[in-house]
Amino acid sequence: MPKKGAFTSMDRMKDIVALCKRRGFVFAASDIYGGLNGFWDFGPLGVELKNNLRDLWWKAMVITPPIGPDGNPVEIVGIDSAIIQNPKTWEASGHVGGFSDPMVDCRETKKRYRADHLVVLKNDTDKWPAFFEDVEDTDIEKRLKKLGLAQDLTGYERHNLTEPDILAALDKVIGPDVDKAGTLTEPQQFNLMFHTFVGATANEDNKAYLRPETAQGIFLNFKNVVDSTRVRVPFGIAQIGKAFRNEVTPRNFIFRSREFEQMEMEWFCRAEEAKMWQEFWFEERAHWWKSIGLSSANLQMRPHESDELAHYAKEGLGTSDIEYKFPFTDPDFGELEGIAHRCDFDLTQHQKFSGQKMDYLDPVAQERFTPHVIEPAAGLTRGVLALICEAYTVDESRPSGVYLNFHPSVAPKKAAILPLTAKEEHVPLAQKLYLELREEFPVDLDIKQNIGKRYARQDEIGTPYCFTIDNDTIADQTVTVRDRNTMAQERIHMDKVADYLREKMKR
RNA sequence: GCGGGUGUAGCUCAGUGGUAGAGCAUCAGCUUCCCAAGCUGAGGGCCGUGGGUUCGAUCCCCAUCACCCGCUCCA
Repeated sequence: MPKKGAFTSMDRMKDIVALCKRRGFVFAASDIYGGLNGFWDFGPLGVELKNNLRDLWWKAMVITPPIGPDGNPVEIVGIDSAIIQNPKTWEASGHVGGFSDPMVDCRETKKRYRADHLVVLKNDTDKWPAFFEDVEDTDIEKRLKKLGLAQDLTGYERHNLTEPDILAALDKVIGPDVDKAGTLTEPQQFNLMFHTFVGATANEDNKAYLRPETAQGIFLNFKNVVDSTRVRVPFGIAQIGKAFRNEVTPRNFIFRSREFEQMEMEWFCRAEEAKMWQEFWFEERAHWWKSIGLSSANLQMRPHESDELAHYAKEGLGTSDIEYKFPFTDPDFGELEGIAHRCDFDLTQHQKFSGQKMDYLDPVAQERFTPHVIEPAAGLTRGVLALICEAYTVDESRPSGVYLNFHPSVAPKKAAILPLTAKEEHVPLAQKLYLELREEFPVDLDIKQNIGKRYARQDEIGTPYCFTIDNDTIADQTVTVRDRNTMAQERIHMDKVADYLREKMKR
């Protein structure tokens, strides 16, 4: 409910989370055991919303892909690859090497260091200063003087912080930015990939990973798709599915969770056309998010700075994000989708690691090359959150105090059928309409309680239309349509209700 | 991972060292021709979890888990 006084975006977010639980959109995973940090379950309405978003994406990509620059629809096919693949996949992709660094924290300064980048000067005292490995000897001597320690470097042994002898005596180590010993924590492995073991026994030989992105499943199947379908470059392969990342800090409701769902499309094209296609997809994707109800005011298009680019995008045109102004990021924005130029990094890597040819033979030009990739990668889970945040509308003039302003195409329930009273004459007509509509739309039939409560309930879950059966319905087969946003009513014939909804679903 | 805060019915919260309350919601019945209305009634919590102190703890202490805020991190 709306609060008095200063109503901050944090309050708004809390209200949204409360509504999500109260009405069955999102629950904490394993709630009865106290939950599990970074994991969430979708409830009855949440799964409908998520499926709607998922299906709209699939339709926009695979079923009715956009018209390309040549006036014809572009070519995109879908796949659904395994979550667990041969672990070499992740060595090739750069995920195994790239994110398993031991880190230490300084309790004093709260700074965090790569443990393998720190050098410790050990001697027979109990004060061992640590330095960044690339610090000049003259700077080391200066600091030793400041710390009141022996400045003769020959009196010290140099050890990496990760060596067992050093780790066993961390209380003697003086962190790089402090002047007393014992402020560094034990190194921690920050491997963002979940691992598991394939087969009954658990050991290093059968270690495998849960995919941290769906993209690699697409690259692994590049040849399969080229060989089994008639696609020709440029074309795309789309996939929707779960991905897993051991985020250091899952935060902000379902925005950063450890298990989440991605909608990724890898667009294979010639290197010289990469720029054109990146711009093309950027436009297309921004337009799509708007078409499902996100307002331009809450969307921002932002190119990545060079220092935040992923390893695969460093050489190319970079990445541009489509960002949404979530209540918890306001006035800033949070990433919804990134359109990256992955160059030929992935195919080249897999060719190197697998020994399989991953290049493409153009059948017309009879020319062999490794395609470049433009990747529009969207978060389905984040998309759901953006839709909910966008829809959440405070309106103190109505009984519910709030309603969810979903576009009809994403609303979990498209309509509710409400007999005005529970009397014998109204209920059968309502049931008849309900049985007819549910063949085509997810709809609710709600008979109990007074009409106001039922309207309020539908407002809160974002049902765009309520069809009410009253005494006039008995006489002339018309029903009232009550619009969620305006609360205005009009009468239409029962036979026209399906047409009415069908028309409203259009975007 | 660090620091601060929070954790009592579905929700929002109150409360006391002696085994817990309100409003709203939910459900049932009656009523009602249109916006959580009215009347009557019902269900629902052993106070996040596990220890400890105590004759006895929801309220005291410790640990743990989760969430929120800040920092850090973020393929």
